[in-house]
Amino acid sequence: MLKLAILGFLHDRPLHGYELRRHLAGLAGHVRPISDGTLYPAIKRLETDGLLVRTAEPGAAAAPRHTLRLTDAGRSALLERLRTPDELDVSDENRWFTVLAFLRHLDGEPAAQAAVLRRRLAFLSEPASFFYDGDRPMGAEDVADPFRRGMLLIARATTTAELDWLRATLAELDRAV
Amino acid sequence: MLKLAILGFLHDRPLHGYELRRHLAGLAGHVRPISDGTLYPAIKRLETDGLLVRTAEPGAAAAPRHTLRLTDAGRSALLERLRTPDELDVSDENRWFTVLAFLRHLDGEPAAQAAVLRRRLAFLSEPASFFYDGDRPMGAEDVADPFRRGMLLIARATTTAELDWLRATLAELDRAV
DNA sequence: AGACCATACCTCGATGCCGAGGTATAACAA
DNA sequence: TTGTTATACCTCGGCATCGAGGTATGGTCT
Repeated sequence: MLKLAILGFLHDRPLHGYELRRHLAGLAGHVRPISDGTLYPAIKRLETDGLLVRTAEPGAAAAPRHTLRLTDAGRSALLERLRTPDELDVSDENRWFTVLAFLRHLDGEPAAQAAVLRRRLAFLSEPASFFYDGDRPMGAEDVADPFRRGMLLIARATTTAELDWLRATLAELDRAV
Repeated sequence: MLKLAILGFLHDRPLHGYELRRHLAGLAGHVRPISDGTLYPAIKRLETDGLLVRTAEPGAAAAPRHTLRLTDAGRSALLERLRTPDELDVSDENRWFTVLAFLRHLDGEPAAQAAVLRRRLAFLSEPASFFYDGDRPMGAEDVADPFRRGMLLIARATTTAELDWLRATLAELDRAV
């Protein structure tokens, strides 16, 4: 998820680590802040894999910065990841939102974008709950506990809103194909 | 989060590992399945910490089961965790939902339940976005990219639904105090 | 000149989690 | 009888992440 986000932000323009940190903090930091000790090793991994290059720029504002730039390999790794997200990218909301944040990078491929949205649509269309009566998913009406009922109400509102948006956006994308 | 969920389920009644696994799969498995290799070490940790005890019950259905039972220490650890969830429990939706799933275990303490809900209310009331124009959070109207606009629309729908539910439930709890 | 802060990067140990593997029992079908 | 499936538990290597720590530079205030 962090890897995807780093590649996604760098696709727009080269950044140095500190800037990247602030972008990441905006995207997910409100919910789950990422720490230095996570970011810098992740950058190093991406560099080792040849997905980005670092160039030192001595004394711009304070300490020497390392500008991070996506390589061609990095660019295609990003696009490939966006075209074929794994199951967790589709089901876990935090990961899914990371995919959504950068899906526009597939801008020449409306059919590929639509395919990704359709996977999310399929996932959200499966009957699911947090609690089960045997095999039957329980709805908010079946639950007496007010807190669990809240969970189900909130989840339903989210799903409804997302399905509406998915269907509208898919219709638009299909017109563009 | 796993720890909290295990303690929460065992508070209702003793379970063996396999049953626990199915309960956990219901609660979060749709979104993010937990694996054997995560569950059993977690159980062992809780046993080492004295929060639960295991008693072998030979050959109930198939292989010998280990029934898991909460100790008094386990029970109070659960209640304490529910009374004072950490910041991540409040901000991260997956963790927050785990708290909600078991908040009823604080059933004699409506004021404590209300205090927890109020922390979530405060979190949701902070102005936040995924994208920023300088320091100003950007709304769906400010974003041209349809995918990023979707993120903001969905997030707004969720927040609205949750705020409605929070306020209604807090009003009820306050009447009970 | 000295103190202090924001910027910028990095390391390291501990932890939690995953996935792939393994073992064993009982029920049921071919 | 043999194979298969469901139940039930466990181990181990590897990896991502966290948090607490550290280093260094340049600008600002006094």
